[in-house]
Amino acid sequence: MAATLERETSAGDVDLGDLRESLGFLMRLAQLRVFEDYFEALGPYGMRPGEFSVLVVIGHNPGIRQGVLASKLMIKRAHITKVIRGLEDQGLVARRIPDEDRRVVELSLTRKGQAFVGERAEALHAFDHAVPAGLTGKDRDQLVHLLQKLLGLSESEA
Amino acid sequence: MAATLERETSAGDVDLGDLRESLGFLMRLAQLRVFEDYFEALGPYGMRPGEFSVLVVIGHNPGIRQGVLASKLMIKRAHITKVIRGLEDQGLVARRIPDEDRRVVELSLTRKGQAFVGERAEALHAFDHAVPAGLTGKDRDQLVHLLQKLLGLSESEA
DNA sequence: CCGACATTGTCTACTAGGAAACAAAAATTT
DNA sequence: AAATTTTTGTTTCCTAGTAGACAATGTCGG
Repeated sequence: MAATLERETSAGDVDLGDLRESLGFLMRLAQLRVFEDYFEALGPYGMRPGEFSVLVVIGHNPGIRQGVLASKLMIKRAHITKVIRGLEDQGLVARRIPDEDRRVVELSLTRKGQAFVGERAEALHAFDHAVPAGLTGKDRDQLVHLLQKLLGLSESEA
Repeated sequence: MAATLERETSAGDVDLGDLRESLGFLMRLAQLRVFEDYFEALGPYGMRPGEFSVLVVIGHNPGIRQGVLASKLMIKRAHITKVIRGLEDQGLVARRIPDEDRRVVELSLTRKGQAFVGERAEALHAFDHAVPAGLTGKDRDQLVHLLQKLLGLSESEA
């Protein structure tokens, strides 16, 4: 193996340039990394992160409107329609159209949905509090705090 | 369980439960938020974040192999093939198959590609150093640092 | 040299998610 | 009350990205 030719083309040393300090770039990579961990830890439980977060939020907010759910989870309405239908087909979520406003859909967990979430709550909690490789526990807490702050979830909520 | 069943269905106060402290959940939302800002700031320049990061990394590492690029950017090989072909069709990237290993593809920017990146470098740099709403400048730096640490980009990188 | 195995990129088919047009039901205006 | 506008969910079509099979090349043990 000729060593001289391989300065940048080999695996180890790739110069990312300004991207190394780009919040968007780092965020995208970090998200992919964390989701890799997620699938490794929770994949066997048969739950994708998006669908599962939908179930959790419905569980905590029975009767939540589909549109409110979508906006809180930053999912487009066109897409959440499909997600909810999928969950309904699995018998996990129930839809109700109230008489006082027949445009909206109010969501709740079926008993089966509650059981589904309940069975996985512990594993999820464990994963959520795991410390990702490369970080200390304090780092993780700080990171969570900064993300909450960025998202406006810190403490206000009035 | 709370005695009042229907208060959470309105917009303001949605209980996210454990998700409020889930790193994966927060990361996904934060990434979407940051990318929203990205499109607002840089959309008019006609560059999507994924493609642009590919161009930047190729620019900094001429001759980089397609597979190395993919793994650094956490893009699957099947997908980067399409991205590179798109960039090649636009005349921004050149592919070269070296004689010493005719399986691999070495990538570089064309002059047009260099110009494309050059023209947008300033706007990108400005965006990358902007402070997202909700954070202080110090917060942003800390967040960047933590993400770098999580990704193993902190200080090693000889 | 030759056959097994590994690596690299590509192809095909599939899933996740988005944009825009649409329909139905409210809310608002007149 | 009728016409207009807004809100909410849905449908259709499109793009980004993935999974897995595949072909071509390279590597290694006999």
